[in-house]
Amino acid sequence: MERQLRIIQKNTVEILPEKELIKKLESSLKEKKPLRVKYGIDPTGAEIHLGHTVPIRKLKDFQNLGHKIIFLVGDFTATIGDPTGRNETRPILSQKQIEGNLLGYQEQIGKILDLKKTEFRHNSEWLAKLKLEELLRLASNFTIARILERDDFFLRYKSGKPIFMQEFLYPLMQGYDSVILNSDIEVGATEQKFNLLAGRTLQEALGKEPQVIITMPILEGTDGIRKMSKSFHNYIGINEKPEEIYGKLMSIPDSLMEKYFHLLTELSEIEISEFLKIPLLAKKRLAHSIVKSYYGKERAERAEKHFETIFQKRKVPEEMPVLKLKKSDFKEGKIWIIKLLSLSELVTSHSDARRLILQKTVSLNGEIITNPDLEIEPKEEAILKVGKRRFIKIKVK
RNA sequence: GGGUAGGUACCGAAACGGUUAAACGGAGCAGACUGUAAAUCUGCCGGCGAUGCCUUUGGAGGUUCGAAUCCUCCCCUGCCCA
Repeated sequence: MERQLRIIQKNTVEILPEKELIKKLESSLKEKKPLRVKYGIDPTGAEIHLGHTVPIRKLKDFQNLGHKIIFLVGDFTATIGDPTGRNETRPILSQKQIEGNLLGYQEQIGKILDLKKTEFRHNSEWLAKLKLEELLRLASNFTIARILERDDFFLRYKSGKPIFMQEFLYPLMQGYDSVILNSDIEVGATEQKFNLLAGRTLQEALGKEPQVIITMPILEGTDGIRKMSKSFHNYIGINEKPEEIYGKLMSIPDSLMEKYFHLLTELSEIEISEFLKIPLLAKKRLAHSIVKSYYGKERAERAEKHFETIFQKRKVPEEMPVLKLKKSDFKEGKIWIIKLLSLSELVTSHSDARRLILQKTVSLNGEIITNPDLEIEPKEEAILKVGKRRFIKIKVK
């Protein structure tokens, strides 16, 4: 019991109310009945990133302690868009987009949780059938003033930004999920606090035992300022290539290292404080450790080597994508450098290619190209480099 | 429904008849530097085989030699009144 509590408390921001958690743990132990721990995700993006893994790792703790994880995919609510953490309305996703995003979720989550012991549910199962009458009954448990208490609503309201009715209903629906799922505990990031509490309100109103809520810290993204999110382009997806994950982790501000260690690795206090004495080493350990947890030791080592080769030694990596050129790509045996760059997808447009050439960042076999009108004679194999981290091997058929 | 203020590039935000692909900030990209893809400094940041051409300031029309800027209608948002 004491041990369970200590594990659960680690890294959390708040447990509300803690007394109820203790009570629930006690009766769970006595009756040998696992607690139902809910976690919901908005399938708006197909990728799980390290920010999501913070609460998911907490679920792992619960799973290890023998409790039941209920992983809720908010497919229905995603069609509405949770306003959390955004100061604007989220685009409404189509059912098709959501279905597309669902694919691959389990696979990614399986890297952390034991899927066999995890119950996956979709909230369209009950929300799609909810009658207006029932919705009204649920809505009568909240007042506008209370919903408006929510930080992001309040800020938006104050600054004159639109809030739509369906957004107002979001916490309600999330709370209703808890009613249906009979959750004992719901885990979420701190920004979810209001929604999590709505679950308590509704469970109580409908004569059920209210869930305990556990909030987890929000992980800042690679910019070190804003929370990790796809829309801020500061995220590290767990499905990204090991080299990418490693590199992105190396780019986080030093000040964030300690937090990342605590929230994303298994390393102990002592180990962490020891590592932090030497910043570069610490960051490499961090990157290595995280890559390893998703891809294994071998890939982590390869990613580390890749980083050292490119950024520390400034050399060309061993492996890189290959572009095969066909005869039809050539004109009189030659190919225009800008066309080549465009075919390689190392640039976003011809103008982009031209700019990069003029900035002297494009090289072919180590030779810097300065003339954007250059026509290249085909060789059998060549290495095209843009900037210091974009490479492609060119092969002529 | 009435009144009023607005809608500018990825985001925020100037310009309010012409020297404007549109100030400035952030994001992004590149370079220098560095233990680092950090910090800092510098350059770039609509498209096009390009000293020129094409498409852009919610949408559709119109006025004008010339429109993000003026007019008409429509769409969207804030606030106030009902």
